[in-house]
Amino acid sequence: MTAIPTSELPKNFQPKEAEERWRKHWEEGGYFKADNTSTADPYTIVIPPPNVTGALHLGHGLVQTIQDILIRHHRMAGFNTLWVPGTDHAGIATQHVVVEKLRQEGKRREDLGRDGFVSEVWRWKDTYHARITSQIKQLGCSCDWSREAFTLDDERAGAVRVAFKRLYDEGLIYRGKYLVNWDPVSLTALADDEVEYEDEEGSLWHLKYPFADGSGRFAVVATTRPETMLGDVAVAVNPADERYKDVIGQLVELPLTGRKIPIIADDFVKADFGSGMVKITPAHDPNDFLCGQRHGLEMIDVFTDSAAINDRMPEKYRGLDRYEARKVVVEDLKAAGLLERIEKHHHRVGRGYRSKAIVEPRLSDQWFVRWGAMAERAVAAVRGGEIRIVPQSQENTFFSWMGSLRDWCISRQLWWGHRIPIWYRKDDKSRMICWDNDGVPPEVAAEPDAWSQDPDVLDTWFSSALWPFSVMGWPKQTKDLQVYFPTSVLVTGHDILFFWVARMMMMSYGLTGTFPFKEVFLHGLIFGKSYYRRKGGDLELISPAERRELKLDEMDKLPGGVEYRWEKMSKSKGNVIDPIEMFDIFGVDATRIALAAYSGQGRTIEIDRQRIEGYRNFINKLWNASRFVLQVTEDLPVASFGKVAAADLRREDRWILHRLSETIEATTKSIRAYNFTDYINAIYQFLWSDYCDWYVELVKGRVYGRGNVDTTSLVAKNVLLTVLEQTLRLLHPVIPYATEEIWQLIKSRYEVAAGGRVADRFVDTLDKPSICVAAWPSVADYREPQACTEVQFIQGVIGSIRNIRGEMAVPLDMKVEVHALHPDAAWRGVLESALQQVMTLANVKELTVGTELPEAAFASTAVSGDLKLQVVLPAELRTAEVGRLEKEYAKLEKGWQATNGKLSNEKFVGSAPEAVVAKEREKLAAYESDMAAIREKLVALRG
RNA sequence: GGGCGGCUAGCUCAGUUGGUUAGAGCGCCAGCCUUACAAGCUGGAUGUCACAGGUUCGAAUCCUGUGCCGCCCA
Repeated sequence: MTAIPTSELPKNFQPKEAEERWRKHWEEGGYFKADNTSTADPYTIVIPPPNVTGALHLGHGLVQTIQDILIRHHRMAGFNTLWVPGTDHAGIATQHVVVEKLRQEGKRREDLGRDGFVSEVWRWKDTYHARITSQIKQLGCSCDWSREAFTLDDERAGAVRVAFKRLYDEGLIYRGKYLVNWDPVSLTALADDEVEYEDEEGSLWHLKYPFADGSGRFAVVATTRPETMLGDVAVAVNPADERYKDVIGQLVELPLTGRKIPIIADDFVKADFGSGMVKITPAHDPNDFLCGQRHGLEMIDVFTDSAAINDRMPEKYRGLDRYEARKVVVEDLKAAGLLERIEKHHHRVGRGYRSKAIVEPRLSDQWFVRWGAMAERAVAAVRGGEIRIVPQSQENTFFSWMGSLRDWCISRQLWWGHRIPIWYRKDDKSRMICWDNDGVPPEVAAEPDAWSQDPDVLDTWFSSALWPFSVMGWPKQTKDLQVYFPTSVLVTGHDILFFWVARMMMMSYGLTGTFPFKEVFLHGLIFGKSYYRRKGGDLELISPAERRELKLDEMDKLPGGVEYRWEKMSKSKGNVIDPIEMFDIFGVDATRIALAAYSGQGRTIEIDRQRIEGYRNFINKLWNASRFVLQVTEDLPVASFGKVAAADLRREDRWILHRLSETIEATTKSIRAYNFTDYINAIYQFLWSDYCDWYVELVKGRVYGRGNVDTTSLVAKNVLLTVLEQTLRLLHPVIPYATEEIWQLIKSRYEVAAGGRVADRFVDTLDKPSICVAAWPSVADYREPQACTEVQFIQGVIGSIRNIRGEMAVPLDMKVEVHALHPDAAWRGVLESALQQVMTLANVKELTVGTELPEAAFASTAVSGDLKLQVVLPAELRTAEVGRLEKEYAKLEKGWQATNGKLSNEKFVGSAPEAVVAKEREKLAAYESDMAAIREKLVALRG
């Protein structure tokens, strides 16, 4: 790249073209391709694979940004870095969107047949996979695309089969009965997240079951679904419930069926709910199912596939729909005098999210994983610190879930996914073959008609649970697996701690003998603003269309009656921020930095476009500071770049290098602690407040029009450039595009190899082809305390004068005369050496430094310890000055009172540490001297 | 019902092992197109740290309780 004349740089940073240009540069340079022969310490992340149902959303933006910050930082810091990208086939979700697409075309998946449908889904996958990967690239993610994986590609399918067979052979995968969410209209099982729950008004029927001993006593049970009583197999009570201690083990007669069922004791029964007795219907209720398992009870299915009473039930009810059956059962019980009462009751009803039919919990044959030792080891690993969860507060959630872990149902009645690698003998279903190779087992090849493969597929999370090692080529013992596994950290949302993170730990331990990562960083979920209009006592959602029309998102102040709430992003609420739109408006970098800055370590991240805009402005500030530096260093000869002797550094140079060094330390520490907010705040503060507001302003006099012969000018230019260049590197992990753009502008001029030195330490990497492979700044221990104190003193002087000017409304074009008094010659010397800087930055025409006050008609006074400043002003501002000083005095007095209160408390003086007391004494003295000075001024002014 | 978070400026959040006059960004008010930047500069205002007790010389911070909001599990 050749040097661009700085006069041609636009006033505002233009993200769009920079993004395209540098993304291409990085790709062509192959900087993100990991070298598994490197001997450097490995640093590995595997991406939480986005699914192929749709496009990039802000949650992806967040998780990818965080990973990219970590990866880019570690790459710069010299690690052998690998970030494996990939996507997830998302069985249920993808199958559903394709079914929906077919429906719109007037087709059903059954028309296409299984193979036809699956190839239809692959076509969908290709389209959306291409879209989402290109968006991840647009986001600037420095993934190694040569290692990209898909949870359903051939290699991962092989890993899934091997994993399944290994666990099956060890008896950890088994087939059993399980309650699924059965949709009696669609005639399919639904996953838990395909069921929508709502509170509905229902009834609670209290039924009386007579004791079988003929004593005339009854067991009273309450149910929301009386028709299921036909499948009751027991009545349960809490073992601690004194009322029923004596009846445990007795039998009751189950009405309408002629069956006798036992009374059992189980902890899950709530003694204070209803009568404290619960009917147990294991085939039709999840709690009862578990209870039935615990007690080895029979499971009696009452219904057919379409939820009518089946043929194993008493003849009278057969064929009745579940709601007709309810009426008849209730009537019959009433007639028999066995219905005690009916009361109103709110309860949660689940409906299929497509058919809206009430979902029926129903027994069916499913495959399970038994966790056993894998779970115990995972818990121990977290407890023992072998795996660290950040933030730590999430560990409790992890432990409590692991503590009540149930076997994992891994089969799904879908067509899109990893087919269960089990073949059944058609004439004897109990004969099964598990086969983990390609094709079919030899027995099946020999007699194809005698066998059939299990029609179900595996839960998507099964393949996801293998992800950290399947992407490395497992079960083959590849070089990647040796070098990059286990990975360094997993970054994901806390909402999938159980679904994914815990399962990965357990599967990895079970199959590879090691845990898949050393740390887990769980970020919060992004909330967006939903707008509501207040109507009486109610809130009415403002539709997405109206919201766009009113441009609510761009307003600083909302119209009357309109308010907002932060809510989980959802399309129907219209509170979704489209990252692609943000990229267009504010640029990728601004979006990234806003996401990282607000990620915090809390559970929710509340973000709107104004925050993104704020960081767009920050990037623009960086751009303009760079423009300034590039302009003033245009005449800095290449040969002199970096050649600065420590002795030639002036006070402000040492100070800014000191602050830079502190910032290097702070940013490095924060990134490694996953504290992205601190990382960004530290660098934001440094660049904007320290570098732009102070350093640049302090050195302007040294760099304007001084040519290149003047040492102080050369030094300032070198420091400006060096600090900027280091700042770019500190910012690069979070804003890769803007930093690369500016860095390349600098590089195009000063392509110096390592060896150039500012203060012997700070210049080293412009010989690299890209900032993304330049070294992470490492000088974290450069300290110049004296220069710091002096700069702070000068900042205080300028601040005081500006404050007076501002408060007294002195017009900007009126330069003032200032007299500074200090008893200490050393401080007077500091001030004298900064005369020009103070005069320029505080708009002063004359500044004298002495020990006595010169004659002046009227002056406004600032006091800070031993330093007194007199700002000469027109006499008519006397009254204003009195007001200003009184305000000042009141502030001091408040502080004095607090401090004095402490010090007059004997207990404080007696028991607080000496250092704390001494500090308070110093404070008190400072207050008193400042107050005395102001009192004196006030007396003079009033008198 | 069980568990876990949160409550600090108008908004979003920092606030280490208890010890400055409780901070930042955005927003707000006032004044500025000062030759890197109006996407900017300068100055300013704003807090019963949810509430009530307690421990302590001293509490936003530790303890107990209450309230409200949210999340997860049932």
